[in-house]
Amino acid sequence: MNATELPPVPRLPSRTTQPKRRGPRERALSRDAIAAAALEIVDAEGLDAVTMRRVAQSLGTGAASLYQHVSGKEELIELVVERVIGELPIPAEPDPQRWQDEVKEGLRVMRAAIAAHRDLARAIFARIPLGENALAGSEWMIRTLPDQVVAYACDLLPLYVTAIAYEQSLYAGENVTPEVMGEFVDNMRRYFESLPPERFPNTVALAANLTAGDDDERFEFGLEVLVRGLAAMAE
Amino acid sequence: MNATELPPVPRLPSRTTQPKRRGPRERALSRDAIAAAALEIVDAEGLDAVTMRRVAQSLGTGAASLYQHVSGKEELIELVVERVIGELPIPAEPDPQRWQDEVKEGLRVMRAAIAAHRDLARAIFARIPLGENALAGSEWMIRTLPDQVVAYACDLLPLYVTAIAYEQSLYAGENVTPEVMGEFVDNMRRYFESLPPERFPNTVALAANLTAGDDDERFEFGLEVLVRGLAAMAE
DNA sequence: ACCTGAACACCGTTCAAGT
DNA sequence: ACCTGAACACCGTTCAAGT
Repeated sequence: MNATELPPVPRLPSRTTQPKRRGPRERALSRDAIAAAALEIVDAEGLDAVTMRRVAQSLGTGAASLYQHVSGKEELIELVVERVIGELPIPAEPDPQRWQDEVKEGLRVMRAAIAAHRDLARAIFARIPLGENALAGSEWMIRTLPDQVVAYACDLLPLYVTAIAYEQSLYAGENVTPEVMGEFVDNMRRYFESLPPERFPNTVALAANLTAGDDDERFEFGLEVLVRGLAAMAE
Repeated sequence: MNATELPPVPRLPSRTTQPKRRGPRERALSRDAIAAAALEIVDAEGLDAVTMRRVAQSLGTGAASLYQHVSGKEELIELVVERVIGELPIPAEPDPQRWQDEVKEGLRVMRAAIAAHRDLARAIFARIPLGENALAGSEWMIRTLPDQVVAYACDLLPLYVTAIAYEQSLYAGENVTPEVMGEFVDNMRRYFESLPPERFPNTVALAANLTAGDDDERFEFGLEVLVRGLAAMAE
């Protein structure tokens, strides 16, 4: 898939479970097949449905067999995350004049790719992706951002995207329909409105505003704030 | 503790496990005692050490007894989160001229309170706190922010604080010393430096910058970006 | 009536026994 | 040598049997 072999990813001691290298012989079970099966389960049933037993079952084996290819569940999830990051199209060469639009567009694409996999965002957020697909992404980001802010912004922007994707996918693992979700938001508004106004005057007054706007609008708002803030710091 | 009774918090149907109301009689086991015990375990051993069995044990009972006061683990964790949010001092009346500094200071305090409890940030991030302590916090935030951005910023700012607190506490549950953490960052820098420069020229070149700065600096950077971005959108 | 030991239905992971 | 059934040490939650 790639030309050169990358050096081993650095790991914290507590997570230094190295993948058991598979032998030379071809086998039906492979890291790739395992990751694919796990991702299918994420899409169909949510992240919590991914158990070693469940993945093994959908591959026609027992859980113990997975440990031939993967050091444990932690690494299995990492493979799934890398796979999804690999689905991202890498944008074209940047035009420094247009960095603000390019950053926004790139992050939109990233969010969409994550949101396409139910509540996988939770798994992405809980780790620092360092596989080559993730590296390609940060390579793009470094190219695109102004020099003055690039170092920290490379952390901040993916943090925002994964955090909001996580937050907005909180109930995606469970089978919550849009109608149920809409009703939940209504209940939230009524809850704010019904609070004692002497203690929470602002929350009561702004109840409608606080619960307005869909996920896309909220994402775009944060994007705008971040890019404008970075622009302000870059000048 | 508070004067008026709040209306019941709205819940998604999937989480509609109502707390079993305790009877009038005084008991040794109480929701408060359970939350306190759980928080102690978080501080001492990390969030993952909080199991129903473990909490019950430290209270001198069996796990089943907790279900008299708490609908399940989900609610138990919610109690712990509310308790920690309650530790936050609510800032004084705002001065509209100084909202940028006030917001920054308020969020710094919030981060510090969260970070004081190991990896509890993960639990805070995974839910939308709606208890009265959380409401007092958003009441303050609404008061402090300029009208033009208040609705969405009330989501965005806590999202940032809890997300970065979560990220920076990722290994706080495990027993990772500062030395080990420093070594990890060094390994990360060397990893970036050792990447093939023809594929990742920017990452290699910026390896030192990308891994520079401690958690405080990164937090402050994001704070500055957000506040400046909000200021730009407010005018 | 309240409380709780024991059981149930799950986990991730290991390992000895199979081929 | 590779593979895997069964076991181990855990979970959260339930419930019947106790007091």
